[in-house]
Amino acid sequence: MHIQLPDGSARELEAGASAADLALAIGPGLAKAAVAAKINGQIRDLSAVLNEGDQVALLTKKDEEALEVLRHSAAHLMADAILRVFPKAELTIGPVVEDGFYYDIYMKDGKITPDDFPAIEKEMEQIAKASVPFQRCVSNGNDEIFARYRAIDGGHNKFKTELIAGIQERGSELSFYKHGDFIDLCRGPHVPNTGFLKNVKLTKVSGAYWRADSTKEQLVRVYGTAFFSKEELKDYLTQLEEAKKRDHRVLGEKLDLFTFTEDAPGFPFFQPKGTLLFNTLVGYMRKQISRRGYLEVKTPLILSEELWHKSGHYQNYLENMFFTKLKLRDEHDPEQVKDNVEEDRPMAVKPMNCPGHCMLYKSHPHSHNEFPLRYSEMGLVHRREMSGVRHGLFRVQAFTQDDAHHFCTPEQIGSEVQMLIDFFAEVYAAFGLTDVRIELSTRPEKSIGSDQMWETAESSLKKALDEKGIPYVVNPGDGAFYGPKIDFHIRDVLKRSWQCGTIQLDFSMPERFGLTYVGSDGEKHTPVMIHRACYGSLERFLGIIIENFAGDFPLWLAPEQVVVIPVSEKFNDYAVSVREQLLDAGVRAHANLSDDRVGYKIRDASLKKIPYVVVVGDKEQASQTINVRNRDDGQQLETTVSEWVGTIPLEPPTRATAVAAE
RNA sequence: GCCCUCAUAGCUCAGUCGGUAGAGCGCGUCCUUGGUAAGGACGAGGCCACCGGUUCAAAUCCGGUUGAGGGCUCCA
Repeated sequence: MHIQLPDGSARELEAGASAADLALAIGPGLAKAAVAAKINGQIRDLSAVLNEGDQVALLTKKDEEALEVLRHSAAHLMADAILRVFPKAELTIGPVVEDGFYYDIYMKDGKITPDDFPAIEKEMEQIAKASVPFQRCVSNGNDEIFARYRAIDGGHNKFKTELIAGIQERGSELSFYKHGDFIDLCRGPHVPNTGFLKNVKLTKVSGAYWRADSTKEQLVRVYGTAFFSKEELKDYLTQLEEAKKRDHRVLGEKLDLFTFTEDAPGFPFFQPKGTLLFNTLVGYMRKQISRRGYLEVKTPLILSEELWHKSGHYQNYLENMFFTKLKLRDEHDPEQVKDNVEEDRPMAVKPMNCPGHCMLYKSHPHSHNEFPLRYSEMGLVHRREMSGVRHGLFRVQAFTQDDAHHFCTPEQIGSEVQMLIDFFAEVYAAFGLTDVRIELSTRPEKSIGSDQMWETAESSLKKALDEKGIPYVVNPGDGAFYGPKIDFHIRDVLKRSWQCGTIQLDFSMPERFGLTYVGSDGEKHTPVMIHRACYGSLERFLGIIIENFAGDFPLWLAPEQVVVIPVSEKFNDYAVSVREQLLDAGVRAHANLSDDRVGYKIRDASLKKIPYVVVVGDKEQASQTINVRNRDDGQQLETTVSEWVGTIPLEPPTRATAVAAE
């Protein structure tokens, strides 16, 4: 039998030989190192039997794909161990995820907590030590292997029943993997034996719903990770520790950027430095939008409830909106307060800016000659979030959107969307954000508008993306209730993905609000509305860049750019005058006149991640110069204020410099 | 909303068997006046998140509430 290898060479094997036999034929070293095989592009067990002409690549621990196989096997190992510790547990599914694997387990009465990890890990260790082989078996759903599979966790596991029914409905094969006495429904592949699974660690436990449906049973999800070597496992764990130090909540505290209080959960309070940073983001965006012909507007925070009925938000997001309630003192007893029902016209705090922009649009007649008309607003919106979803600056209950609405003709959609894609790319590049994932989300179940409208909207977004030739993924059913959207997702330091930018097409709100424009034909038409935000939420974006820069902001973003340190009290006056010169040159500078020593002040500036330290003493005062110390490399430079400020990058990167830096 | 974990000084954290609190950093005052990552002394800070229970006695044990952390679900 003729087998093709990846390097172009071929091997002759006897009929019926497996991938493991191939490895052995190539060499004993490879036979030992092989984890799985890629046969004609498909990852299979090493025990898989080969056929004439197969293309075979043997996977060893160096291959990314082999790590997934290892982790999948580790999930089986963990399920086995959990059944040993908790005989009443019922198994469901256990897939591989980005950094490891998990297994969802139904615990009828009882729970699994991190306190149970040592016991489970001990069982896992023992099974790994025994080096039991993983064996694949196929069942007809009514044989011994099937019976043993059902029996392993009590025989009445309804989740297994559901899984099997699903597989049989699809007409797929029922395949199982067994190691020792443990059997699990599984497509495979797996490592040859449990001996590969010595570097496994349980990481966390959480709740999850069966079939990801919150109306269904709550399962216990136990997470773990696995590596081929002890070192890799250790490296991963230290990496995780390092990542936690970059967490924007940790840095927000350390760098004194923002804070939270129990009295306002999910409502960030920005400290002076955080406010500076926030305002720098706003300033940068204002430049971007004015260059692109946007018109900045301001609309009220509170609008009548009626308006939200009209927009459709009330029906769709009632639970997530804040409403006002007027109060009244009792005439005779001022201590008694009751709701002022008579005069209370129901009002709601805006969760979005679009109805406000529609009101502005409506206040004038419009012509196609004004189009595309782009209203923008740094709009503060409030959204009541379910408990358990708030997360630092990433998920708050009040946030500022760099929001805008483009009113245009249907013909202008393509060019508007393409302009936006370029626009957003430029902004993300300016902040050094390279890992941006683009998603196209289509019509959800809960939606308004006609089929035809949705079809047109979805295809025009898709067309714009395709014409740009940028990679994206489609998220079926994930669109807004009024239209499909393109989302820009950025990952945090713990690799969690957050939506930042968004471009949403909307044919229905203009209609609901009766918006019109006069076309070239002299007739009235309904405009198309494009909702868009680039940062998305200023708060969230701020969190993202804090983590991206690990708090070491580039000069133009740094809330404190320079601290001036006199060598001793004698030079305080000179330090103050240097600071003033810097302020005049547009540099955010402070002078540290405390009686601490220079070394201490340098350390302090360094911990605050201030980009430059200027030290002045006898020498500098005499020659009217400054000594500049760079945060990044500690290099010192003897210069004058006027000369130095011309050389430092006080301005954000432009399109050209951002592209060059990439 | 759901599952698990957690809550002690501004911050990071100790606090043993239940006997009403401790460190470092920071902060204040004083001494020190110094050349590139921590000079020294003294001092002020706590209703141990909140509400209830058990107990002679609760930071400590038990319930609940609120908030936070990790996930799930959700995210216009």
